[in-house]
Amino acid sequence: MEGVGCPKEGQKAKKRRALAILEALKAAYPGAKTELKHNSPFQLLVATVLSAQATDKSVNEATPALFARFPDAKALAEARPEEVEPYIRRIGLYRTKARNLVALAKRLVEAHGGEVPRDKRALMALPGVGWKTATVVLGAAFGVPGIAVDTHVARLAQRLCLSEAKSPEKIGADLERLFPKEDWVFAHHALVLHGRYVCTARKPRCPACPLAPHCPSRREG
DNA sequence: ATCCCGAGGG
DNA sequence: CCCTCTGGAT
Repeated sequence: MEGVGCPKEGQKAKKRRALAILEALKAAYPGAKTELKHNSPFQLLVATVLSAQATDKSVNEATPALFARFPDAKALAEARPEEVEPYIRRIGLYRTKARNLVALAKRLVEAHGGEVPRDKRALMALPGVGWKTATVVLGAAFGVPGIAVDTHVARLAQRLCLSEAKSPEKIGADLERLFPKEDWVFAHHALVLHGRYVCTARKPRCPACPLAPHCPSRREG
């Protein structure tokens, strides 16, 4: 599938193909945005941290009760990790995430007035927040342009032969070179949705894929 | 490279 | 059973 290597293609043709893919994504996923439930940048940050190696569905089943008990950074900062664990146990990686979230909330209160900083380095300095989570929160909460690369975006970039890089940061840089800046945040969300529902890891639904005409890895069935 | 980790799909 | 899920820290 994606391991067979991409056909040789000039940069110009590749960029044209990327723009065709972008148009198809706009048609298929108009107004694509995060599916994580949240009512504030803080809640989006928490939900995004929880979403690491977990499904959005499982996160959305846990966060309503979690946010009812700990609605903001101040409330979460005063909790102990063991108090948080029961709310997120079913998500997986729950001990690490509970510990990170409490430490994260403390740092928000102590260093950022309880608010989510709009700065990538400040976000990445928070426990449990790496490049991907920081890029997602900046884009979804504050409209800062950027293409975060998660498992879905990485897989699709490879299958679509839009990047042959391996690290998320390099894949993101490749995609940002191919798409107009004003479409970066949309492209991220649309690629995630497409990866989740159509171009799945195990059994991609190529016959139903609107990107198939532009995809070197497409298969019949 | 390895660990963290539960739940759902195939 | 094995693989995957909007990764991050060590």
